[in-house]
Amino acid sequence: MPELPEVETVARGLQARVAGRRIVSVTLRQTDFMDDPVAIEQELPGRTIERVERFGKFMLLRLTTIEQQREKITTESQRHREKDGKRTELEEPDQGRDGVGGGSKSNTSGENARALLVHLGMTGNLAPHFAEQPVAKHTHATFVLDDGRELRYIDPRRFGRMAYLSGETLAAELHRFGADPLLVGADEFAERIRGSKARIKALLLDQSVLRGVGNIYADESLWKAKIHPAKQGGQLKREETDRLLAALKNILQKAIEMRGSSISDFVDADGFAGDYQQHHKVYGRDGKKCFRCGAKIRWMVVAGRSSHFCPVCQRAPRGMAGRRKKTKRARRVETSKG
DNA sequence: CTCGATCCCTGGACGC
DNA sequence: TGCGTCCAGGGATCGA
Repeated sequence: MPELPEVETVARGLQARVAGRRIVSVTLRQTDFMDDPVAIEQELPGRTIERVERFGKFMLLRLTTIEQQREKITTESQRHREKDGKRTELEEPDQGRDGVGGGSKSNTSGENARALLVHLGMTGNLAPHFAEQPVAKHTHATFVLDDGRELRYIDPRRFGRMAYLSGETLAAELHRFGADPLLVGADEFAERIRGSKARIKALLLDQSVLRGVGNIYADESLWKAKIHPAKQGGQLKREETDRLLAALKNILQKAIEMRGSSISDFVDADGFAGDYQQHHKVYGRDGKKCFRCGAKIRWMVVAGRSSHFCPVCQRAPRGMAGRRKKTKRARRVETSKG
């Protein structure tokens, strides 16, 4: 399940594999998870993938503008002609402008920015394939590249999202999200957490507070920081938010180093699984012993998500003791009895 | 503002 | 073996 470290892993892989390649054509199959499939079909062909970045749980495939694409083609044909000894003044290199491969700020932001946003959801996979490789079931988008390979988006559950956005629309979309947990400072983090009555687990998962944290890394960082998931953000002391942020950064960085967690079927752009799931301390360990104190790891629903925690290390907030939340299953059992 | 509930979707696990 | 049911998850949305 791709969260920040998994998306970072995929984005790095794609940056290495497909950055600089031009999209020749686009084929879409099921499009119900795309914002505007027609825009994707019409706007992508002819553009070059300049760079692949992670933004929260999104991948951003930065694309050239049509103007830049023209310059690029002109430069290429110019290079060919120079080789042939033919050269015209019309094709003098334009030093003053940001061309492709020139200034890094060329089209990454501002009015001319263009990008394909890809959210992998639960089961999404975006990776280059050789054209002769069989097309997997649930392949919903195929981007043919100028070297003959195909960038394919495969997503059985279609919980992902794909959108082609540009200019102010792109800026507005990115603006909806909170700080990157790897970059946010302790003051800003404390401010965002402590000013809220929502539970800390909900805050960690709220993409408008922090972008990129999902269920696994929320649980793991809360365990490491010894904070109960149901504690209100506003109840946390400054010392606790500091501890939590340090835990979060530490865990996310380690997970990135290990190329993410492969829980169900996550693989990166090269088809490799991650290794971090072997280092999970609480996630998926309900009923097993806490690595720190030996108590049994417990499971409960917090903020609508399954949450794993140590009842001893992560003390329940006041007023919660003895009143366990009923799970869906417990409720169903009750109803069926009555 | 914050909550839970509900929907989306499919494959895998599990029970009978 | 085969069928039904439940469940996972992120995010949007809605009503309380």
